[in-house]
Amino acid sequence: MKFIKPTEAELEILHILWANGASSVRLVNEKLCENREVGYTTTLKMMQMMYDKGLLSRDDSTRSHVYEAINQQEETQQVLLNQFVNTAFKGSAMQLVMQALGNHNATGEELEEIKALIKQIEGK
Amino acid sequence: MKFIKPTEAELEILHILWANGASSVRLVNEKLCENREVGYTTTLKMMQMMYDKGLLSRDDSTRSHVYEAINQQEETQQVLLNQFVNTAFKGSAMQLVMQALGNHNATGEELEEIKALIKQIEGK
DNA sequence: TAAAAAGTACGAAAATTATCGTACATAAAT
DNA sequence: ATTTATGTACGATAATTTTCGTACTTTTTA
Repeated sequence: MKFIKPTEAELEILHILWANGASSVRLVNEKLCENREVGYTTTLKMMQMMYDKGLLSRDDSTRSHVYEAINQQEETQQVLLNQFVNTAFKGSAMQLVMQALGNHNATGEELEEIKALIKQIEGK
Repeated sequence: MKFIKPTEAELEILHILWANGASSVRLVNEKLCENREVGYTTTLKMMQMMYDKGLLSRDDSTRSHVYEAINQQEETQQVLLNQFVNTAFKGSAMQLVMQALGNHNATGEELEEIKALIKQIEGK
């Protein structure tokens, strides 16, 4: 099964759907407008295209159609991450990890979490 | 100073220049063609645009101009990483680290390196 | 030295992505 | 029952990114 890579604008919509679950175009548009001005029909068209692409599913049994992300957040992020690692870091995921760790001041708690994960990986 | 975000095609060229240092269009084009067919003038135009944008510097004292990346690989990657964290991971760098760590089987050596970095961060 | 090779400049087409206007249908409200 | 609000569909435009053809110039080489 082929995975369709969402564009940046599409990703914005996906985040809203992941956070809120199945939603109408109206709701998604309102959330989008919290950040920047977006015409209603723009959002509608975007979501229709995402439906055509296979990024969203749709329930059109009610007048106001209800859309939902087909792929879960984690798997989508995994694909995007792989792609990003390849284009921006030439495949070196560890280099990416090092830079992300080094420059995004993590809290002590987060560091503990990461250490736990490392321990788990080493344990295998 | 404003940082210009390179597009994906531009990033490909930047990687070649980072790896090989200052280079002619011909050389860059040859490297590009190792992966996929790219016309010479396509590469030329790309690099000229990157020069105009301020991504590359150029020595045109010789007939065959020599281009070089203006920004170092690390700082460019840092900017791209920040952007990517924001769009794909909604700003959660740690979530990204966890996913990258979990899914890109690291070697023991790499894990040691990361642990050292964590220790260093904690030390501050 | 004339032809071929290798270079730059640049306009423009092609492809992709994002935005919106307009037409039309249905539901709600007055 | 009209008017107003809310919804979908969809063509068209704008913006961005990628690709290349053509014109012209300078070296190289046969």
